[in-house]
Formats: sequence, structure tokens, C-alpha cells
Amino acid sequence: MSERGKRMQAEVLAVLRSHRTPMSAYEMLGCLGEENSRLAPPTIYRALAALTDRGSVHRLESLNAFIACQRDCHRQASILSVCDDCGGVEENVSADLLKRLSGLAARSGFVPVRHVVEIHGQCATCVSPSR
Amino acid sequence: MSERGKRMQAEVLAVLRSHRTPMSAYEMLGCLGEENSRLAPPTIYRALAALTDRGSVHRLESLNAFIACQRDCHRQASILSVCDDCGGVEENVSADLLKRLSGLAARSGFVPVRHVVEIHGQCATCVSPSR
DNA sequence: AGAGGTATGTTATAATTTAACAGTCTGGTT
DNA sequence: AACCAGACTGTTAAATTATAACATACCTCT
Repeated sequence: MSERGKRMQAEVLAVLRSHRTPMSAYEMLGCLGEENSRLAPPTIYRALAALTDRGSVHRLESLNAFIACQRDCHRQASILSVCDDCGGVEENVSADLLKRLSGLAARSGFVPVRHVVEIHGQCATCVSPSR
Repeated sequence: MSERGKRMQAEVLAVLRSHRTPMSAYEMLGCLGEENSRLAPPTIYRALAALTDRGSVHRLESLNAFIACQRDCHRQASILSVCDDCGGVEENVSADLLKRLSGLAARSGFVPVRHVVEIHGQCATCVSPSR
């Protein structure tokens, strides 16, 4: 990993952190491209791949979008609750639940490697905006 | 829903059932387009939307692909184990685990509507092919 | 039959992701 | 220092996935 690569990753992470809701790769490209024109998709995707490997960024598979890790849960699969109204994402961790999921899959001899758990619905604020 | 619509859905479902592994919408288009040329993506996607609504077909969010429901679990979220080696998918159902996931999300007032649970790894056959 | 609404077909395009290759930097070796 | 091999990055182009927009066909109710 070179200096350039680290800088790119840091910039991508900073952009993601400055957004409350998940961003698509192209939204990031739009943000970063203002400064650094000529920024191409593979550059963003490579930075995102490194960041998701590290656990600093989560990919929302059901949205094709990305969000910065909100917890210190690096390297642990998160349980992501996605509000379909406001787009907000809450992040939960539960080693116990993940283990139970693995156990269920393992009944047939399956060996789990990566968990994708996303829950769509409405967040507390969107359910009862008045209170 | 018209006759044409039902026929399309039945054809799409038949194609999916004839495949052991998940298919992309465009793979289906390739299969069905041989007979019925001039078949366009929206037609496939509309049939898939109806089938997934019904629960006859599951969408694998982490693969952007679709697979026919292997169980009689219509209208219940499935827990899908995806073998990254052979592409095979195993389908499990656990009302209990889904309830626990909902409970976790609900701690902040979140109201769950749809669960996406996908587990990547290796199936028994791919882990120990010899036996 | 005719009007209004819904479903479908069709064209085109948007959005997301990756392949492929050229150029550049890095670190070790002479 | 100059050179080479390998890895990383930039750039172009294209593949893959999904949807917008509108035209046409069908169905239902009066």
C-alpha cells in the first residue's frame, strides 16, 4: 500500500463518515471528483474494497451502497437495520446471534465464512415522528 | 394480472427451478429469449418482482441473483447459505432466529419489515469432496 | 360501445461494477 | 547510481444489473 492509496482510502472514509445515510460509489465519486477531477470508478472501488476488508466500511448488499462503520466492531459482521423512510442505518453486533445463524447453516455441514444480515423497516423517528 | 402476465411468471419460475444455482435476470433472459425473441429486461424484472412478492422466488441480495424457493416457506424470510465454491444455495427457516434479530433491532424502537439473511461459505460437498 | 384505469411491450438509458492494460512507484541487487 | 522485478495505481472501455418513460393492449364498469 502506497501513500497515494492510503490517502485515497482516508478521503473515501472521510466522505462516508460525513454522511448519515449510505452512499453509492458514484455519490462518493461526485463528492471527491470536485477536487480531484479525472477520478475514475475503479479508484473508488479499490479504496472501498480495502476499507470493507478492514471493517471500517460496511457494504449494504440490499442497497448496493456503503456506510462507515459506526461502532468499534471492525472485523465483526454487523447487523444493519435500514430505515426505508429516512435511509438511516443502525448497527448492532451480536456474537451470539451470529453463532446461532452459523449453527443453523452448519447442520448440513456448511462452513460459514461471511454473514450478511440486513433488516429493512422503519426507525423509531420515522414510525412516530411526533414524539 | 392478465393471462400473459401469469404465463410469463410461470415460465420464469420454470427456468429458475431447472437451475441448481442462482441466476441473474440476464441469464433468464438468455434462456427465455431463445424461444420468445424480443423479450426485454423489464418483462423479466416484473415477473421476478411478482414472484418474489409471493415468496416463490428469493432474491440473493449479495449476488444480485435469484433462486426458486426450495421449501414451502412462502411468505417467510429465508436464511440462505451460499456456497462460494459451487454456487449452491441451501435454504433454512427459523422463526425463532428471525424473532431474535427483530428483537435486537427493536431495542432502539426500530420496526422490522423485511429480513435479509445470507451466509457465504462452503457447502459440505465442497469442504470435503472426497467423502 | 366508450371511458378510465391497469397491465404489458418496447425503447432507451441509468446505475453499478469490473476487465484489461499502460504507466508509475518501490525495494532489492549489482 | 543504475537496473530489474513485482506490486500498486490510473485510465479507458465495457460488462452487468436495473429502471424510466412512454406507447399499446386489455379489462371493467356504466
